[in-house]
Amino acid sequence: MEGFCFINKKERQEKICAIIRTNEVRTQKELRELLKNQGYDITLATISRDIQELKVRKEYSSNGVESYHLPNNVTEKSTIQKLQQYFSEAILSIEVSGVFVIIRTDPGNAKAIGYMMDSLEWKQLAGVISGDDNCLLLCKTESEAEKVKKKCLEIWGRGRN
Amino acid sequence: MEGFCFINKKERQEKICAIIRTNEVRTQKELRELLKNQGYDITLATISRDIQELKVRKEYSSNGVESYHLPNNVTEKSTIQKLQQYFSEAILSIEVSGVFVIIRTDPGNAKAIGYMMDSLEWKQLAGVISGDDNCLLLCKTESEAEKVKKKCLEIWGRGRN
DNA sequence: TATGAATAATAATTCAAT
DNA sequence: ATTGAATTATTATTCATA
Repeated sequence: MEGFCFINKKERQEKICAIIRTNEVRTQKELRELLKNQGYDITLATISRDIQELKVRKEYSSNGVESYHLPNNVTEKSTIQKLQQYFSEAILSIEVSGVFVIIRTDPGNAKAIGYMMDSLEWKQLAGVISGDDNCLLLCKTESEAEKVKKKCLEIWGRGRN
Repeated sequence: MEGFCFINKKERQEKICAIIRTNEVRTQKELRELLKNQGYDITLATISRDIQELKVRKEYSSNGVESYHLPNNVTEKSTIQKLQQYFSEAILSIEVSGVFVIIRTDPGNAKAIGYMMDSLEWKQLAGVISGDDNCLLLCKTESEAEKVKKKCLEIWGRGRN
């Protein structure tokens, strides 16, 4: 009678993920407040259960603050999106040379991009070396290198939309 | 008057780390019991504070059970030991070719070794590429490659003792 | 500063209802 | 099966003491 929004379990858990992704949520009570702000009045009992089902856990952020974080397998879902973001902001060129694909980046950005490329686990990628301003993607054959370049260009293109 | 063992903070925290490393500790109360078994009677208040200082956190183990885990930087202390173990069990040869050091391994072992090599953060190592049965360590100069080979051989030698 | 006892805060569970 | 209210369990903090 009092709440404005009805919500089922699936939706609710998605909301919770979204909130955790974008806020530094330190307690379940805090999470409850944030949900309430969006019109969802949910008891702490339910939130506690959702937290467990989603395998959300408290971790230390880089700033040392302890807050709830999504488990890695959920975070990974957005790797492509992060990559698009990075590509659009930091990539200067993508070129092929033999079995290598060379990605030139703004200084300091290559390691992060290399790390994400690696985490994509593309089967064509035998290995990734990252320096300060470039990544070397090693493929087993030249045609695979061409394919990897193409896939990278696609992500790059999408990121710039 | 009642306890058998006196212990200072540093010792106590080391004990706690050791226990957490080797047991599936699910609560601080459980940890307290384990400490008591070893003759250390410590209040939960102190344990709670130690847990925080050590940045020990609850995480999910591979079996899905939630238990206390040491932070990564502490775990890393034993990287060299793990590497020695791996080296002694899985490495076939270590050779230099120009700016590359090539480590041949038993099939399937190169990725893990490469990952650990990378985590050593040796300043001579510009990058690591791992396939299925070999790692390519990229150095900036040939003399650095020689140095890296030497350091690897030392670890290998130690591991085989 | 380090600690324990008491307390407060936080989170998980039980139990009842749907 | 899902949920909330009440309860219990767990963890963090306060306050006093050394």
